[in-house]
Amino acid sequence: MDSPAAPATGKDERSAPATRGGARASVVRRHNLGLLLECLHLEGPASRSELGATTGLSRSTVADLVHELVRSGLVVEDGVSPSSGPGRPSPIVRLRGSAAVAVVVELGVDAVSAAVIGLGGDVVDHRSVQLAGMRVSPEDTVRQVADLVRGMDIGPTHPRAVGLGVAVPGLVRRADGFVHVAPNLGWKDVALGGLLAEAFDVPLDRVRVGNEADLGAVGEHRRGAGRGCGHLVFISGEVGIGAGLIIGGQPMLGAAGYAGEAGHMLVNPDGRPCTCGSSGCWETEVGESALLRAAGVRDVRGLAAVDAVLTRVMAGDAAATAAVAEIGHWLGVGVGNITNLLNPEVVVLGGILQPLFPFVREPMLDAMHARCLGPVSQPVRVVPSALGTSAQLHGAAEVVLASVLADPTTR
Amino acid sequence: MDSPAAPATGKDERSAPATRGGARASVVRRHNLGLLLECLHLEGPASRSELGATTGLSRSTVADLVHELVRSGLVVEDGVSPSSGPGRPSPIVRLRGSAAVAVVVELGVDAVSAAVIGLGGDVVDHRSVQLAGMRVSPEDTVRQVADLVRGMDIGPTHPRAVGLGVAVPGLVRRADGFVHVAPNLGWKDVALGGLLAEAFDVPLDRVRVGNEADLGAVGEHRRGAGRGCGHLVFISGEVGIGAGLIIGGQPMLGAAGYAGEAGHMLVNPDGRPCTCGSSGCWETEVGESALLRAAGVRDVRGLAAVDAVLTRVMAGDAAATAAVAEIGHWLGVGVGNITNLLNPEVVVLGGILQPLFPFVREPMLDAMHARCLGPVSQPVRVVPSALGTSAQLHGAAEVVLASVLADPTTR
DNA sequence: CGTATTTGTCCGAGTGCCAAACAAATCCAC
DNA sequence: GTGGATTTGTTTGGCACTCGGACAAATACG
Repeated sequence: MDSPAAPATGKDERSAPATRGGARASVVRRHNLGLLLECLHLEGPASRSELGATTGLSRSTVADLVHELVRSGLVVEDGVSPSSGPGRPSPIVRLRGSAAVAVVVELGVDAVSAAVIGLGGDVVDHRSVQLAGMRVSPEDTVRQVADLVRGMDIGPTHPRAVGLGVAVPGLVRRADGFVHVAPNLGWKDVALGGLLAEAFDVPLDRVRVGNEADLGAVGEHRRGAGRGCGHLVFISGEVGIGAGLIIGGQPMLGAAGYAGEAGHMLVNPDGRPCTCGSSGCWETEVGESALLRAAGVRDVRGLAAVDAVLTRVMAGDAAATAAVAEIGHWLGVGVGNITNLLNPEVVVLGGILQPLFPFVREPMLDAMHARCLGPVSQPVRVVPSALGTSAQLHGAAEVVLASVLADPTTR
Repeated sequence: MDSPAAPATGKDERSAPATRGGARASVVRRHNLGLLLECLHLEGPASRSELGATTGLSRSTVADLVHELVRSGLVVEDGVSPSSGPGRPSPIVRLRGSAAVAVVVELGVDAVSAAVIGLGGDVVDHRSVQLAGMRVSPEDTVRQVADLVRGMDIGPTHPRAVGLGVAVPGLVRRADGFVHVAPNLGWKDVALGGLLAEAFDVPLDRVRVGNEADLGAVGEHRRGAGRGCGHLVFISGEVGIGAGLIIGGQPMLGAAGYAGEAGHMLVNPDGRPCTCGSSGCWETEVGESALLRAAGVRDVRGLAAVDAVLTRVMAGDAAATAAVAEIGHWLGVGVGNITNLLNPEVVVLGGILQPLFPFVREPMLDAMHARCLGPVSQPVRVVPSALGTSAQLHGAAEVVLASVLADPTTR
């Protein structure tokens, strides 16, 4: 009973269409087709009878729907159930993973990754390049992405490619992939969607650009540590801190698509000045640079530097241990603030916070519980990312493939 | 294309039913009936042809649906359109306001209000009593509510009453109306829903208890300053501070129903200790007592005391003016934090913040914009409550009447 | 007063789901 | 083995709902 895919209006991607919601019989069909597909997409192959049980649809209807999906090539029926119990065996319905794929890209601060991900979350291909470290112009980045993608068997123009999904660490307007600002790339007002559409010669509406944390949240929600949960918060800790929200099972992007900009939440009473002009911001206290600064590391950056600090912690280095504990404390204050406001079911910590997790866990939970009322914070699970650096890629794929799930008939 | 009404499961009122979502033709019917009813409920009487235009349904279908609603007594057709243009005039469809009503109650810190509100938001009756000022036990409160409600023509057992809605300033579990804690009432672990169901002799599922800020948000979203907007935040400033969230047009209650507990968000680096054990909490800096303390008022409390401060401000009193500006500053910090996280379309300030609004506007916006990235905070409208003290009552009525709108056939 | 326009009403058709009856395929007991 | 019990696919007829078109009714306007 999800809403159908809303068209990408500039304003709000969850709003209703102009002429709101008179429903005819065909929307039921679309809905049920999508439902079946989504079951298979999220939970893997299933027998026809299982599909009937989980959807509540009758045998005749399931048969009819499956036949249509088989005809359209999205699904195959092969093999039979692993013979459990008496009764006629039910044929297994399985997504043809390659029937619809998304080409996805993640623009990181020090690497660019690309992948081809099919229905069901199959990673068909995956590759990445490290960047030299210097900031790269949008045009050069697009060229780099094009090279990377062209190295893969399936590109955005491939007949089975549904679209191109891109994760960017910045403020993005989803409608057309316009990047307002991406501080850690040094970008400002970049029409990234248009540039990519041009570079790959695909229409603009096949290119979906999204904020890296928003897409990470989708990834963890659909394929990671928050599968099936209704309310999820994904905290993406990199150079900056961003949050991605899943509310009521749906990505929550805010009125203009800028929800989750949690990095400039005030957390530290005596905090350092932030690049935003304010001070005591969350990302000043919890990001990569905060950790390295607190641990006394200079000159080095990136995941390797973070790993080095963790090695020192494990070796018993007092300064590094204190640094990590401090990060954990401020992390907990922020997570507590967010928990108070949103009462999520799961908080997933991604980016550099994932490897940090076991070390920051205690101080984080202490700070969090100090700021949250018992019944609010008690049942909230705070867990590390399950997908690690792939969360954003999977999220981008989900966003691109969502159009297929929402309306399987058009393809 | 909204989801059908989810049953009030204990866990999450927005989650899907157990056997998720196979749709049959009858759900289309229910959907369309509800759609029509909701149009009339939110936008008042409309001609049949207007209904057809806004829903996109055909004339035949609208006719059929309207006939069914007339038969069930929810709607009447009377009069004709105010003759604009040529063509056959279309009969006006109008909700029978009294066909379904909600009996609603607000438990304030120093007053109890009750009302009878019908479809379309008609306030049929409304009365309230001031409390002596001392804290009242749950049992006494229930007696007081019973007396107040029995004075009205329509009670919860009236055949046209759909249910009883109650707004409480505390942490409430919606499923059964259990109040975990209501600091400003001095309550802890009160089975309010059960007590009220018993007192009025109605089944428990007819009693909907909700947090005061959550219901205020619903009220302002449906009938107040945030009509029709997708993402709204309602800040309820009383003794404590609470937030109510509307996300994607739907109330957002969180995984366990405790979303919006924003009062203990950290805002003031050098803040005072809070009753929660932490310090620098939002409600310590922005609530009623913060204002009165800052303005040098002692011994007096309540709305009257707040009004007295505002009178002093208008008279040019420097201390009062500074106090209000300080409140405005911290209010802005908190609103900025929330805006960064949720990117709402509208922030509605209710409770004592409504009368304060014109005086705190400037410092609030300054502090808010200092903490928000330009494109995020720029288009966010911050406005005072339009319904004032009635927001919660209207919100409670909407929650109760939602069952009728979701499934008009059962009544 | 006639025409254009808009809308209600009626009827047939289309779509999609379901229930029931039947057939097929498995397990299990004897 | 063989015959029930059980589960599931398949087919058919029926039902609920919506839509489009034809026609009638009610208005405005020249």
